[in-house]
Amino acid sequence: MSSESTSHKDKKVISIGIVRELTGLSLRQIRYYEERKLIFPVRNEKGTRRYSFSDIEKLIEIANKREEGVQTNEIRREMNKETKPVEKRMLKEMLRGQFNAHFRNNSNNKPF
Amino acid sequence: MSSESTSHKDKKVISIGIVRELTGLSLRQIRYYEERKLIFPVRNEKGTRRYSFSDIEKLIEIANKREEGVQTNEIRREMNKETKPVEKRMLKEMLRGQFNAHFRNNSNNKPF
DNA sequence: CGTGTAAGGAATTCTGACACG
DNA sequence: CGTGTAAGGAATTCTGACACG
Repeated sequence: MSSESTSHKDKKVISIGIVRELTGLSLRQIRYYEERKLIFPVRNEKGTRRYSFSDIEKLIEIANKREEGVQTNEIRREMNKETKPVEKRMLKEMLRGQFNAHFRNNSNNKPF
Repeated sequence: MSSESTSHKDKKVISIGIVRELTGLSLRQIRYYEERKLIFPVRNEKGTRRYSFSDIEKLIEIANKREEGVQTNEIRREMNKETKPVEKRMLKEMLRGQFNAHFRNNSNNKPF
């Protein structure tokens, strides 16, 4: 009876055509932003790309930045700066040396 | 700034091939269950079906029922019995006679 | 640098139908 | 009733490349 905390936001199930519809970007742009390491779709057996809702949100952010004239290199730097909250907390914990303590007898951890 | 309360669970963005991967059902079965009014994918401009995560969960339920030998007709009846929470609340409101009050200054939606 | 486009091939999806049962 | 399959067509996706700038 476990409910996935990441919900469906990070499941890579959306094909590039739908991403185009949802973001308004061209296929060329979507693939190019992958080449520039801004997004990371997975591939299924046949090699076609699959995106998540998170990827789509990221692409919309990218599109906005690009409209402001920000280059892909700069966008990548900005995105790496904002580490996600969960990761931040994990990082802190590890630095505190409490990483092991936390997982010792608490196998069903609730991060929030 | 608004966060959708239905999250991404009901967004119809998944193609039938991915649904096959996620459910283990054949394309034939997935299309047939639609014909039997058990699921309701949307179509994009070109006519290809798009499913939501909810649809996938529904299909898994259907697959389980079918394995038990339950017929599609019976499955449909069972599913119609369990009305969803949101719909239940709307139903209550309508019965209370507050339906019109609720939509009074909001003429842009035509309920069914 | 970022994006468009034409090119050829491979994989996807669609519908209506026949089959079995 | 529920599902498989072959059939033909239309739409999708992929890659590498040339173009402009």
